[in-house]
Amino acid sequence: MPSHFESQAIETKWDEQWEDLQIYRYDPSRPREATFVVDTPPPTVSGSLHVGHVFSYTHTDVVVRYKRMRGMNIFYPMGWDDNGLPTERRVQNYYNVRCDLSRTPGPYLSAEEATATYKKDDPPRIVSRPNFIELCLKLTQEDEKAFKALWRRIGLSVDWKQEYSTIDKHSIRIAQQSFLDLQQKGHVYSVEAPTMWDVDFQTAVAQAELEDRNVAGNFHNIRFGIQGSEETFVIATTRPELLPACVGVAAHPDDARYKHLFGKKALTPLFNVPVPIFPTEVADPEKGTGILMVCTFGDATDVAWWKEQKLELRQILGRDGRLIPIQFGSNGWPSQNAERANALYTEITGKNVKQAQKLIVEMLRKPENAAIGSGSEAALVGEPKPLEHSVKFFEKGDRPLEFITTRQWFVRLMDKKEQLVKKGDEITWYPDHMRLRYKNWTENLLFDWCVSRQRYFGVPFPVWYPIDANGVIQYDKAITAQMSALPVDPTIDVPAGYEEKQRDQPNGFKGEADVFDTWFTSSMTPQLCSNWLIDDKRHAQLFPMDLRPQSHEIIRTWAFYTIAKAMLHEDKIPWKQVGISGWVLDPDRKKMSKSKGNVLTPMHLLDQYGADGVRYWSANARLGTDTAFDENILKIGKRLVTKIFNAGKFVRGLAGEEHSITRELDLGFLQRLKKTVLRANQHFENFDYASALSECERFFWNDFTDEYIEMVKQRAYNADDIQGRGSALSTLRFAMSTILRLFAPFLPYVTEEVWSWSFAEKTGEKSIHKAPYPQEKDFDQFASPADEMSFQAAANCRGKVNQQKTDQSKSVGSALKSAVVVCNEKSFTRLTLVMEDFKAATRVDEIVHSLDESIADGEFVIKEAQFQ
RNA sequence: GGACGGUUGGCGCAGUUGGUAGCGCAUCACUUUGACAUAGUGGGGGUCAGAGGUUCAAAUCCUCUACCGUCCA
Repeated sequence: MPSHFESQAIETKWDEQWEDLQIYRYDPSRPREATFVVDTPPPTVSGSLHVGHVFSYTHTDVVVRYKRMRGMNIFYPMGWDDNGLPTERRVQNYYNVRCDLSRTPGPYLSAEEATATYKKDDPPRIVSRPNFIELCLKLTQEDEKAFKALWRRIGLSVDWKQEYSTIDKHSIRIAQQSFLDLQQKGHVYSVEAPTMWDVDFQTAVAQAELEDRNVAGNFHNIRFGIQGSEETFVIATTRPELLPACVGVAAHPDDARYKHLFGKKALTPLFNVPVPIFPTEVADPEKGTGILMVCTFGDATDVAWWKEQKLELRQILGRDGRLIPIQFGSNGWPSQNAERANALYTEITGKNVKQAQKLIVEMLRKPENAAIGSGSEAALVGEPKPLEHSVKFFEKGDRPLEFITTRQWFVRLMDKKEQLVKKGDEITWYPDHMRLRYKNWTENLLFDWCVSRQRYFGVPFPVWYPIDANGVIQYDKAITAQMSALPVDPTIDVPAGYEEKQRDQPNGFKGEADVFDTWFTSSMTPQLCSNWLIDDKRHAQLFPMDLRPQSHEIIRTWAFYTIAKAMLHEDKIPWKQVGISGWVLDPDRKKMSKSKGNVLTPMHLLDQYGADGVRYWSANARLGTDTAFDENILKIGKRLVTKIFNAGKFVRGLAGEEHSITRELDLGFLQRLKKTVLRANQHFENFDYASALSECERFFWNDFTDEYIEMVKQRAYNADDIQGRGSALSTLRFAMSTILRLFAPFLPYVTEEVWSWSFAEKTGEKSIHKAPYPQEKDFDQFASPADEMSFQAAANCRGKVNQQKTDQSKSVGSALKSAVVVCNEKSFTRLTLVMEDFKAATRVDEIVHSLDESIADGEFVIKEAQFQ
């Protein structure tokens, strides 16, 4: 028997054995009712390992281990979410490469080749899309290894046979099936329309990926003219650089200052473009000057007015965020002084938004650039006024989003908000208030789900477009793949009825080059696991799942999209329950983030406190609660592990025959253990593993090691009292076995280790993790104690004796000739039931009772303690 | 601006259906007792953010205020 608990060696040993024994395998032959199905969050592997990972995944594992011990057949898979921007970014930096869509597939570019010439100043090496994807796959496989090692170290009881990645062939197939199914049901459409666009990543983004940020800006007051009039007015804008894209001017319909202008045409300064002036309820007369310009496109309201008023489309921003060349005086670009307009515009062509704004403001300062007929003063009125305003960003982006007109695929959700909220209500949320976040988000949806991304490392659309005889792409006649042909890559595969040589040719076809939003695939994790539309039997066995564990910041993405997909495909909920883990905050209660540099990695904690210690820390936090990182909790966890190990050693070291449990102290103690078992189970059924843990911990530390072991010790060693010792041994062994199993979901390593010393053989359960979780009925075999409170009475009275010893600076082990116990009749009767053990434990030879009915039940006073 | 969560001894937390506060850490004193000094024993320390209300009785229900945090505009 080892003398110390060597966590690292023991962790390695059991991790290997568990895998060998295959105790975490899902058994498809068992019925659905006996199966517990978990929709494990596939971590984004290109991120770094984080204590937050360990934290939330442990929450799930604790629940899973409980369910497994309750005899459930467990489906607990692990996926890797590897496609998408984080990986692309990481690959770009790691290998110093950039993807170029136009490059044809070349020979494989090895990591060595890509990095061999890497120096900071080197320009990035341009690689083809297939080669870029190769690199992404290569790197993510490395990352997955690191994650898997962590998961195994922390003891996640995952069935590694159910491993998947969101970019493997199977996942691509399921995601493409999803698209085809949505298309058949009429839930997707493609349209060329203003879309939120990140100019750095050059891709469309969805509402769920937006982030409002407060940024500094300036209010510019700019004087406009009026066509055929000397009258002028002043608009206020934060985006003067969009002046060339101005398509209208608007004010509140009741605004007396501007009422008479509705229906007339305004003239923009610099470019002298006539634009309609129209009324709109949305304009706030209090804000700025009360009248504003509408551009292509300053923000979402501009888009709304553009649609509603059927305004012109004057796109000046290109996909890279720079101003594209345009020709005033040409079709769609009217100007009353095209020559000057073009001269001015040429100066800002090719500039980015910031540069253009600076130049435009300079131009507006010059009186000669004012709108025709608006006098001889400069169009810029006063100086720009600094302000802080909220601007929409892509959550991973660095520059504000722009609305740019592009062709994108959308999933129609705006007409289904009510049904979506209903689905959310059908799911049980832990804690319940997280449901409100879902509801809140769903009710406030503004746009359909844009699922196209102009990226590379993602799942391709199973779509081609015909090209007519004139070489025009027929976007409205999309050719979709056959279900049976999936997965397909339209940039490589050829649609039915065409040949490869017709690619990008008149009368031929064009493959869709965009990929899905990563969430389009991630929202299918239940179906990825259940082999939806591939294996009906398995799907019926696993879908809907039982539990979705996740954190709260992705309720609007992962939870929302998964619920939406399950509804659109099968009008079902994807899981019955959602458990939301909180965040690990830094010790100052701030969110951990790379930019703040306060992110903790878990490996050194595992080395220092052991996997069980780290798991203890995790399991201490209840669902939904954010937890500030506190190393103290890890210490406590490690202490608990040591204590369990030592208690195990004690019980194992006792020799002798077991006998039936007859002694009052033993029966009273078991009564308390029974209550603990009952409560632990109740807490677990509510996913309140933290309360279950503290219940078990309290019992183990107080009732078992501090009280029961101390009081039964002498009898357990006493070879002269065969019956009494036998009763003690039976109790100790039963209790130890029960306690180990109570803790097993939390502390899988130490409990397995102690279990293996004798209980594995005794029970025939090779692993504690397949042994039954303790139940109330396990106690039916025992008689009830003569008095429910006898154990407690002995413990209380022993405390009073200890107090005497402490007061006199005696050791707890010091002996007394005699002591007077003052208490009421009832209390003394209780104490009498366990008197022998009490005297042995306190080492008092003679106890004299002094009756005092004024003392409350269960209370004791010790007098006249005579030390030997 | 809207919604949600929180505010309990120095720190971290628990307090089920309302009945005059618990736990761990830390702290102080004591003790090497045949599992454990990575331990044991005992002690000190809070009236539950503030105000008002309901009630015989509120940390626990209601209202308002303050502060912290998160989500959404």
